[in-house]
Amino acid sequence: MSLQKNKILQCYKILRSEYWMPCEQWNLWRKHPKSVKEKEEVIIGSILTQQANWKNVEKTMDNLKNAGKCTLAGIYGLRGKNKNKLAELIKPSGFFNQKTEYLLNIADFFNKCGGIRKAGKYPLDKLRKDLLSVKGVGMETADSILLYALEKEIFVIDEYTKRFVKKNNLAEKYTYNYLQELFMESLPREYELYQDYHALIVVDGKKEP
DNA sequence: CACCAGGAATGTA
DNA sequence: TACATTCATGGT
Repeated sequence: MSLQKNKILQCYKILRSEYWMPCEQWNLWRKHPKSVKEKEEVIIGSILTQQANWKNVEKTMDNLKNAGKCTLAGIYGLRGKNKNKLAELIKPSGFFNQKTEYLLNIADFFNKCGGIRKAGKYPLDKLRKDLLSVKGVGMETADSILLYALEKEIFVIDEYTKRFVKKNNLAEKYTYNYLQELFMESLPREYELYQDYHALIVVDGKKEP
């Protein structure tokens, strides 16, 4: 088992040397530390990227910024009768009706927490559980928010990660929780490292099948 | 006109 | 608990 852990760390080093340049478009997500505004943008982005390609997500982010609504408070202000306006703004990233609800759910959630700063002070396991109870937030989105926005030490598992693990023969099981534990036990508990590794896996995964 | 895109929710064994 | 199926849209 410790053999596989070493491989996981080795694979990171290889990726990092292979992609020594900062990966474009992951600049904001991998940036640290982030301002509150930037963190909120990442939270919003984590919902918008669900089943959407990044180009279209960027169009949506631009729409929101130009409208001055690329903040949780901005989103929250578009609840109720203004919902259709939010839907219109996020249209380029697809599934806009569904994502409108999801964004409002998230905005409402952090609102009830008293903002992302206070939310960040919750015990990590409780915060994760609470996030997962928000409709529209599954494990991947919850962990993306925790890792990239709230800068918590938690590894994100997605399809790219699973493919990466298979391709490099890093495990036999490919369930979310198993892989998450495996990565976290194999690496130093540093959110910067987790961010960088996951971003590299995605960048690498997009290059070839 | 298919098929993809940086999932989630729901159903089933 | 762990897979399998369904859902929901713009872009290419």
